[in-house]
Amino acid sequence: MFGFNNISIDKKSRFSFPAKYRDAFINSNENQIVITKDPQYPSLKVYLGSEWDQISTKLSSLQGLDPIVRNLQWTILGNASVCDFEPNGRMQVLISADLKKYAQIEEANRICLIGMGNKFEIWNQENWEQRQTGGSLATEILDIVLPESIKDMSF
Amino acid sequence: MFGFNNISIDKKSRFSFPAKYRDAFINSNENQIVITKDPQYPSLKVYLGSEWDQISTKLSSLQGLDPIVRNLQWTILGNASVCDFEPNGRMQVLISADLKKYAQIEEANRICLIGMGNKFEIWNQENWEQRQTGGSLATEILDIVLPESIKDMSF
DNA sequence: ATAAAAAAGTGTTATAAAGTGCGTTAAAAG
DNA sequence: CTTTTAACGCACTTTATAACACTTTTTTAT
Repeated sequence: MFGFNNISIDKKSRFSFPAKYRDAFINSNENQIVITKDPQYPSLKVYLGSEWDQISTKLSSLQGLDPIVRNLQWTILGNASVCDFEPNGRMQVLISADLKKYAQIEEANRICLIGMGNKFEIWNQENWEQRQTGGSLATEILDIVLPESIKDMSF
Repeated sequence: MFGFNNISIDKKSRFSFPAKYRDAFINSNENQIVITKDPQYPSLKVYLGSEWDQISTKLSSLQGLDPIVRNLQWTILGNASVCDFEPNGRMQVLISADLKKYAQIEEANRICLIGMGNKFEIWNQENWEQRQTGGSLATEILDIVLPESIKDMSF
């Protein structure tokens, strides 16, 4: 599941996945989608339920007394929104007010949904374009030395 | 059970879990919730009964002559408040005056309830925001070398 | 020690807000 | 031109919260 999509987001903060991904969703047998914050950029990550189970299990198990670990747990686990998802239906998903704010898409009626294989990203259009042309964003967050326990994880 | 929730806390210090967690509570067959202090930050931890049984058993069994262990035992075990909990009902929980004070939510009529998988955290809104944006809190407590016995525990 | 008063805790109801489902229209693709 | 997909709008359902009433516990005064 790859590629760039500029799609609409309605007044109730719902968007739907483009139909071209339907078969892939059906084949992967997913009935849940998880949206959460990206720890580095003002954007959102969208995981399939099964992917999320792996990531969240691993991340939860790490030693939470380490402040860097705890911060990642807060950001990723503490902001995750689990949505029921019907690959055969409209493939609609709701984005919470908080997550919209974080990704700077509060006012937007269009968003960028980028397929990255087994996950998606959601970006504000302008931020995405700026990133693609090499510009930097005001809100790049993570500039830290990662503890060993996290080095082998990919979010 | 994941994600951020800004919820109300009434005049009698009750809050209710958002309905989206109901199924998870029912499936996990819980009828008790335990609230206690977080040993690092001015916030509260909320455990499911079964989780609490494990954590408290493990923690009680540790060698209490180590002052760090002793402190953790005091903080976590000594402040725990066990509440009956009805997953089928309103899922309401009362927070004691002590715990409210510790989490700096004495005056608040809203709190942040953050789902971290198998547990929740409760924060004062301002403290939470400050933490998320990298700011530090006046009351960070734990800055110590952890004894081996605790390294494999995650609270 | 007892009764009255106050405080703390529990439960119910009503109303507004948020979320969901579905049909219709508009646009795009074949 | 037909079929599929995307977007919009409306109606319905569910959820959250504040207000109120009642019960139990604690405190105070006699």
